[in-house]
Amino acid sequence: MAARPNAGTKGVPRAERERQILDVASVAFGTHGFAGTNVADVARAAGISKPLVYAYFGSKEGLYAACLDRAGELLGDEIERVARGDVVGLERGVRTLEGMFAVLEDQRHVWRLLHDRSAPTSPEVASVVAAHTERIHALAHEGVSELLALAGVQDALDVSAMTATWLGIVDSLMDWWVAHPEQSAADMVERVTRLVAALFTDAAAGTPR
Amino acid sequence: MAARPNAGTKGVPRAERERQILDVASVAFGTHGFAGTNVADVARAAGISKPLVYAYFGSKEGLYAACLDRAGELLGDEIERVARGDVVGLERGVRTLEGMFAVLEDQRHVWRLLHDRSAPTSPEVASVVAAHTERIHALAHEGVSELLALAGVQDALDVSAMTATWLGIVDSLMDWWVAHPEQSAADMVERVTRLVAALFTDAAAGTPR
DNA sequence: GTGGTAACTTACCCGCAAGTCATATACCTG
DNA sequence: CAGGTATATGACTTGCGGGTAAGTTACCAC
Repeated sequence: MAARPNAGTKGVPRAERERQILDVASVAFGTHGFAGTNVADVARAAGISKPLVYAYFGSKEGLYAACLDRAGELLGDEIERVARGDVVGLERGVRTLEGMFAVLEDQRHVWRLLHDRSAPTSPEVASVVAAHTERIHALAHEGVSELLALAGVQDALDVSAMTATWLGIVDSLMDWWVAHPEQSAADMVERVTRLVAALFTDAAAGTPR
Repeated sequence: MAARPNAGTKGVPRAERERQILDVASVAFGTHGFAGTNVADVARAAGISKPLVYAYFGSKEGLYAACLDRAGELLGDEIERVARGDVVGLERGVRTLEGMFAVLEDQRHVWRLLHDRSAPTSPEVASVVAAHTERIHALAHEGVSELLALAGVQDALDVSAMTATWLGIVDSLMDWWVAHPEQSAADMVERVTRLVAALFTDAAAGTPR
């Protein structure tokens, strides 16, 4: 029946379809946020119909949680891998960024999933968010603590604020990367290395007060 | 008539009402984003009814644009004030933050309005967003250029990426401040000054590669 | 073949929030 | 007081988008 283009084709196996949908949905959620994304658009972009999305993920929140879960694990694992190495201080920061760039080269928007302000507050989703953000935050806190300890800063609130700032730096670099698709991961690593070197060796010239 | 609590009271003059509504709406938009905010809630929180909001601002987008306009002008003016001073380099960054903290002490969420990913893309709103973000971005770019020039970095993309990072730093500090309401503006300035001093004098110990 | 199941669709329901209409009270002015 | 205007509201319409029901096609096992 011509009216139903793809109806009844045996089609793609479940696992693969789920991956496809998650890919598309991650872009959408990462770009427009949870509240700004609609499921019908995701389905259309994935080349399937809306009910199929629901068949696989149950609800919009379920879909979001699944995206988040995949993203959180990917990022968390990579950050942890670097953390378990033996680098410390600024070097650890740069190496972590290097890992992020490598892992996210083909899915740059994914980082944003973790920082969605319009995410639903339902306990089901919140717990998934919390699990991953807490893990990443803990690793960031660890790295920042080390760095600041080297510089003689111990105050807990100082470390807390600096951790937030570090995450913000990652965030903004990812955003910039999204806006500059022609830049490769390697380009980004070079750029960051260059900037860090410039700022932390020469720029002390302008140290305030 | 008891059924209409406030109906028909001559009520508050227009200008003052508009200010009240903008105050409430800015909190809502800044907290939940554009897509996550609903007008009825804003009206209720402002102690008035929904049609009045529409009478004053025409639409949800109009309300959002008005919030943005006020915020953008407030922030832009303050940033520009610091920029027109004679400080450069890191000092200028710290002074700019000082200005932000002072101006936003009682409305910390406002900064987020400028960075709302769920903001509508209609030309009407987009132009207002663009006007303010471009102004602020240009000022940030100017400051970052100066700073990097002192450190010997000239590359346009490096400056661009660093500008984005700087804005991300401001962003994350504002977020942290929102999460720590007991911290005064003065506390924040001290904290930032302390961290900058620590990072840019001692931390070169950990300079990478 | 026939029955079972997995992959998929069209067509619908329905609630919520954006936006509107008709109306009411208060104040001012002549 | 009559009439105009500014401030306000309760009750409504409407559309968008989350979610569902029921059916269709293909493959597989026997």
